[in-house]
Amino acid sequence: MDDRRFQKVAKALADPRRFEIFQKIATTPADEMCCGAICEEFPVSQATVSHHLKELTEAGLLESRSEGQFKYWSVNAGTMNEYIAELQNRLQLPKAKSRK
Amino acid sequence: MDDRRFQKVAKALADPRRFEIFQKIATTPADEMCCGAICEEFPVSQATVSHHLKELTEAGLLESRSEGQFKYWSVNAGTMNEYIAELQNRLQLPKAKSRK
DNA sequence: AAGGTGAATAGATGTCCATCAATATATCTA
DNA sequence: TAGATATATTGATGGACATCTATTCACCTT
Repeated sequence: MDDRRFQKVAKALADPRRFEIFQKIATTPADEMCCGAICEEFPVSQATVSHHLKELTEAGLLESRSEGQFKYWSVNAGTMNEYIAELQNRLQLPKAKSRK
Repeated sequence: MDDRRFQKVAKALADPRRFEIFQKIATTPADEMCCGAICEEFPVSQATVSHHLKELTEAGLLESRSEGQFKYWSVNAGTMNEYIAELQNRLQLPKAKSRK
């Protein structure tokens, strides 16, 4: 993972509302959500949600598929795993036992 | 890890210069660095370095010990591991194979 | 074709914060 | 005690960005 991507992911995760949106998509049973459904979950405008989805996508954390008028967003888990691995590598963290 | 701490860590890692400083401390052979030594590594003022050290400390990512005029900073690896575990938990990431 | 709905974009605004120079504080040394 | 060195703090500033409203774009339905 190159520097630019690494920093984009870090920034994308750093805004509280944006992380909440990401987490909501990550944990929704259907594994994907459309913009409208996300808007219902948070007290922010549709424009703001759309902006956050764009940032998360540019960071490689989200993917989308279009279906008619709708656009469905889902998590790209690979990027998150790469980011975590990159953190561990760059900081030379001894591999920690995973906690339950 | 509570929400406040989680967000503080995310923000602390999101600034490129601040992460570089953190990484430098994390990977220095002596496991600790003083402010002056860090200043020599980066083209920023001593005030800025001191500011970043404060932010990283408030996030729980750094610890320090004083020795005379000097203050030595080192990484609190526990916080980083907790942060990573928290990411995996909150996003329900399937445990990925660790890469070499 | 026309109206309706979902999402993206444009432009404006207020806030946060990285950065700096200057100063203060603390410790050491002569 | 006086100067020197190391770090912290203060106050100011410029830029980044989260957020909004308004508008545009895309697709659907009748």
